[in-house]
Amino acid sequence: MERVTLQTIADRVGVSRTTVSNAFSRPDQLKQELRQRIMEVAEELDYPGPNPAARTLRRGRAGVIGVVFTETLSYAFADSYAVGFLRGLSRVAEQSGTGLHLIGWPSPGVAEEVIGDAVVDGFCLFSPEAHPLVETVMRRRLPVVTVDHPYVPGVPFVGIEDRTAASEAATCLLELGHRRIAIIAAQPMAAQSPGRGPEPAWLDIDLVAGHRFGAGRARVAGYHDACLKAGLNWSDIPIYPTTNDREIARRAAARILDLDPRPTAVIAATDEIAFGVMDVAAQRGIDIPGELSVVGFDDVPASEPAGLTTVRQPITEKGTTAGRLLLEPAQDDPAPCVLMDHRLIVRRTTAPPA
Amino acid sequence: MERVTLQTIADRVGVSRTTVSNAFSRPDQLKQELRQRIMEVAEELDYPGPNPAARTLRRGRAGVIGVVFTETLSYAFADSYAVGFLRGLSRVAEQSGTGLHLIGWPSPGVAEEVIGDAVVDGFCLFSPEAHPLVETVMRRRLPVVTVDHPYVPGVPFVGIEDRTAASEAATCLLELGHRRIAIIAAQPMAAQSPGRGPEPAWLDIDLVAGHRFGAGRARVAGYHDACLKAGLNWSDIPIYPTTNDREIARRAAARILDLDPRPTAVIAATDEIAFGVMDVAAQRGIDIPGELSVVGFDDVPASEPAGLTTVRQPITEKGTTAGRLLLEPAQDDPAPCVLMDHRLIVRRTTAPPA
DNA sequence: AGTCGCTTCTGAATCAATTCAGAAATAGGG
DNA sequence: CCCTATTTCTGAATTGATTCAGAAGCGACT
Repeated sequence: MERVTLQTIADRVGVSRTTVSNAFSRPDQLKQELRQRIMEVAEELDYPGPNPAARTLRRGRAGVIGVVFTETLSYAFADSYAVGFLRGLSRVAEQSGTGLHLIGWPSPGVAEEVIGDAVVDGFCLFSPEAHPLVETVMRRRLPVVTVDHPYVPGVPFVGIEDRTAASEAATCLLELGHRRIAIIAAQPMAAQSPGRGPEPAWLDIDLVAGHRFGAGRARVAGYHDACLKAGLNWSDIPIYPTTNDREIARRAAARILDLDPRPTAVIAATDEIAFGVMDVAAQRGIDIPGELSVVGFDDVPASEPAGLTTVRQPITEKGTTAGRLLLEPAQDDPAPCVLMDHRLIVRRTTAPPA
Repeated sequence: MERVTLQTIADRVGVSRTTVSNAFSRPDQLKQELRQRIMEVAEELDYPGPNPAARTLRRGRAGVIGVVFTETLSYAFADSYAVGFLRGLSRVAEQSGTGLHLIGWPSPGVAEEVIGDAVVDGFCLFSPEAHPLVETVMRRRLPVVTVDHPYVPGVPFVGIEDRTAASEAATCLLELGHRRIAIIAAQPMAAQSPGRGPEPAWLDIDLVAGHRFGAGRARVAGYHDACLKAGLNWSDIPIYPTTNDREIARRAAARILDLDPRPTAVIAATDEIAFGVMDVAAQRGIDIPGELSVVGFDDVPASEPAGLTTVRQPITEKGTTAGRLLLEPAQDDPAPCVLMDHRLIVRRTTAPPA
């Protein structure tokens, strides 16, 4: 049996292809009666509706935006920060009838192909750090908005002042009187040598600056700022990188809590990591905040019930903002660069050192 | 400036369009030297790569599968069950270089259009209950796998034995000796009269059966089975429907805890709802499990730390299974119908009544 | 009868690639 | 030098719709 197209129906009904097209896409352009007849024949032939690829090709718009993650998608779905962002983004997208095409980075090469083949009208690039996919996305020459990283002049951007915010988190602990502090940094998986540890250069503080190196490093820079200001010696402060994964973070936490003397406070670059610290502390019977203070970053939904002191950033609002930037006309001459507010939320995981 | 296409490049280099196409899609079909030259010209003209819509049209495959939710997408992203499912699905999808096109149901009509326009090779229909979108998806005549609901003969299906599992959850409480039990059912938003309460018919137990009416009702049926078997009078058991939302569930929980005499146990149709119950209990100083037992359903990630007794269903495995069913050849004569295992997990929210 | 204005329908061009059979060019062997 | 393979490249057909200018049909008005 032949494939059924508009033409098949047109021949059967005895009208032109155009008319059948109109029956589906512009019902007001033909008599109800004829439309009715066309629809009946379409039904009879089991026509699945106008081919979306052909339609998109001709129309020049897909009604879909691509959302590119620089990590695995399954990793993104395990990260409440990413999920919260998607919640916001999807809200504005679906209101305007726009679909979301999610693209992850399972292994070098695969995503590049998927990005090149994505039938979309624009991209939202969700990238905490520098990443090769950025270039791949840009090459499509479609509208793009970047989230968190990188800030590219001429490309709309949504982010927060990670460095400043991070220094506030650290300052909170320092002002409570903590002096033996350890840091757990959030490092993208891509920055790590496959399977093994972090790349040492990643933590080189001299290389860390503003938005140039992404949120993970900007936060480290912020911690650095605060420690310096408090008169601490940066090289005395143990700093462990880990991925943003509760399970993995526990390993870093274990090493920190093994230190002698044990730090009185831990700064975690994300809430997820902070939870890992709290897990290990609970397991070892270390009282929080009595014996150990912990501060996180992000304020994911689980942080409130957990009583975690952290820096709140407007996660879903980042999503809605990114969506609007992408979907609304917005012919601002200078591409919009939205720096959203953050705020330190003090809860129950921080107290003065014993 | 004209749009740059393969032809533009072909003219400029002085070769045929076919050759330029090969340069991008089949590098082995032409001399390295020529390919090099073509790529240089492409770069020079700022060619964004072969148009995905045209490519898809000609090739007949998109490399994308559509994931259809019968609720809002932003609602789905707030639901750890849905997110867990996506985590599993995305794992197998991205391994095979397949993108995910997410489609929600913001309001009647919008999703229908998006589904009709989706450039995809198949659909995964994630639907806890009967829903008009099912028909819309089926009409595309593409491969489909349904998750949880509905079971359509000839269409691959992934689910669990909701009714049996639910009766096990209820039995757990009954065997502990509870007799004053209340139920909070999970009702899809679509089943509710807009803005107001539930549709009464939804809870009519005589209408509830197996997979015909979706997971939410199947679970109620399971609770019913267990209560009957324990000799309770079904009409004595208060049952409140709510959406699967912690915040909304709190309202139902409040009403239940207002009852006099207060139930000694609450059966929640989902973990999210159970959390709502626990929130209200905590707020009122009602001790769990001392004064109140709670059992949930799903075993979402937050349930373990919360100590919630619940029925575990393999959430991410449902996703991977659905993905495989959709992506792998699988020319089984009878369409595969995978009923996954479930298991009651007893934790710290259940105890004998005081 | 002529003309104006509508509604309804059609034809041909267009969107941007891929595909496949076959032509041209090059290389290898006798 | 000729014949056969092999590599490299081309032309034309194909994919399935949308679009827009314009033709046909028809009633109303002058």
